[in-house]
Amino acid sequence: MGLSLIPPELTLDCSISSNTSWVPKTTVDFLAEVSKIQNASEKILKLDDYVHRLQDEMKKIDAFKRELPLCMLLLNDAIATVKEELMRCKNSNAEPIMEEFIPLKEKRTDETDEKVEGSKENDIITNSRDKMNWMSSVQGGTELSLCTPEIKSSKEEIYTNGFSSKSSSGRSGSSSATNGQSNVKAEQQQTNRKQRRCWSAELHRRFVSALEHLGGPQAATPKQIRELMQVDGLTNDEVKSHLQKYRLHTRKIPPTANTSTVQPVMLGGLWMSQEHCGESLKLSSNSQSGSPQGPINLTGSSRVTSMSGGYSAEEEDDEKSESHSWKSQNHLTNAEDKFCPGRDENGRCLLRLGKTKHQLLSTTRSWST
DNA sequence: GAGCGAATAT
DNA sequence: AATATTCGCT
Repeated sequence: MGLSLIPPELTLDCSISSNTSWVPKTTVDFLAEVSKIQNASEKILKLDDYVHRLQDEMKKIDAFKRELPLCMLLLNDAIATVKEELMRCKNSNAEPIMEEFIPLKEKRTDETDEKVEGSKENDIITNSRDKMNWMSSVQGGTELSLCTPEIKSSKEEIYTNGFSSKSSSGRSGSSSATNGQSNVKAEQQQTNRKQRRCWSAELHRRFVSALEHLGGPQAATPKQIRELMQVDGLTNDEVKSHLQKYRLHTRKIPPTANTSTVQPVMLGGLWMSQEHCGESLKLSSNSQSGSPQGPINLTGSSRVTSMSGGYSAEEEDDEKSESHSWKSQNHLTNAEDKFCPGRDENGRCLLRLGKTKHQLLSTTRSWST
């Protein structure tokens, strides 16, 4: 444990396996192998050869560095590491042999040269923005992204099994020892993107039900909703995101509000169409077994057709006026009182009024669209 | 720092 | 289109 710099699955073995006798599994393996060599010249030869092959490899994928940022990173890392070792050897025995490699440098005008001594950071930096670019984009990539599948699967387990309640943050990393290569480790921290929360029909029903209790989508806040939903593993952010979308749909006023009946079903259909998606919903304790959601009039009665674009009519009772006024709100700020009936205590509504001009503008813009 | 809403990214 | 993430704010 902990010896290898790079986890086996990330190794360069595939790129190295050219036609040589030995095929190291990892750069570390290679270095270990080389270190056994007594003859300095031979050692340097090996190292140099390895570097060249890595660099050749690098050239090959250079065109795809955008698509293969991790490969680039790994190669860079490996090259830098091996070069360091190479320099160490050369320095320790100033042999004529060195000259043999000098011309090689010219060949590899790519990057990695003397800088190697300095450390690969220099190397990277000197590669200019372009490289920085993909490096940064990779930031958090490397191990991470390669590990992603694992993370995902483990997460899926979590979701399906219903264990770990709030362990959803997903920033899990490999605890494996990434000693010296701190950059590699640090990088892996980011790209981790949470696994998508699939809002199944059941989940959405709970969501809507919660909204009802909280006075409609405009009044309800993510946290409240989440608490009401009582769904294990559901996060505020997820609810928030879902709520945002829900509100958008709800507010969306069909342009020129066709007096002709707007087909409400379609939008709702979109929402419900996800039923097949993971039903891994695990309700926490309560799980109102009976028919808690029963009362939810998803189909609504008569007015479903009206403005909201067809989302369950539930909030219409409460926010009926609201959806109307969403438009006018642009002009009449005082109308806001109507929109957030229960929110006074939080000052939510008032806060909204406090938005900067810029914010208001942008908000208005989105509404108009 | 927690929550929120809007904007933006994926 | 549906989610996730980021940003500015309170």
